[in-house]
Amino acid sequence: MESIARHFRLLGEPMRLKILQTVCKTPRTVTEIVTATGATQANVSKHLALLAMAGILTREKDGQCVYYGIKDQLAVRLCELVRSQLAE
Amino acid sequence: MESIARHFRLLGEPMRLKILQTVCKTPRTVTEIVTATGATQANVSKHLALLAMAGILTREKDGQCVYYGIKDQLAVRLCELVRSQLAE
DNA sequence: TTGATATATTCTTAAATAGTTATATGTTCA
DNA sequence: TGAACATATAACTATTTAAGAATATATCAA
Repeated sequence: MESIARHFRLLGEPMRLKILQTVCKTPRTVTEIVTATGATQANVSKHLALLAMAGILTREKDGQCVYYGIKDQLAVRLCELVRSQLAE
Repeated sequence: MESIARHFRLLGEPMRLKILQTVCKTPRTVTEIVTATGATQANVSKHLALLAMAGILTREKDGQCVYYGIKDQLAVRLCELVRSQLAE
């Protein structure tokens, strides 16, 4: 029960939803995500760490860049579900 | 985006998930929910108010009792989705 | 009415955490 | 090597909020 709640809590932050939206099509570097979301680099980095640790995002280092992408497709589906529900 | 996040945030509390679990089959009174969850009456009452205000629960008064039930079936489906995902 | 029961609300405290700033670590290239 | 760039982390502040305690409100029954 606690783990389900933790999962939802991670999706309960607008900034993290923005991040998910940014990487949902294809993996992006931290810098790309920073510019896409308009948040500070430190802030984005922390959110990314949380999402990756929870198994929602993948993390892949390439040179000096780090690519984050969707690992748990469920998270995206959940967002779409809620979005379509709210659209009604 | 903010409203999607708010929706998820509501599901991001173990106590509220317990409440949803308690009322997901049939509406229950506050007292029933209190005993089922083991929380205090004040605490349950506050969570119920939040869930009802968000349109996730219905609220129906009958005499001195108040029945809360599922209004937004999506919330239950989301919980089931995450639950089954975590079960893997 | 009075007392018992059911629910809601107010006030307070404690804990969690999002965001900022500054700095550290790591990588590439000249 | 050193400078520029990319990412992560640490320390701090401020905000949110869950929970508890006490009380208020409402309903029923004798």
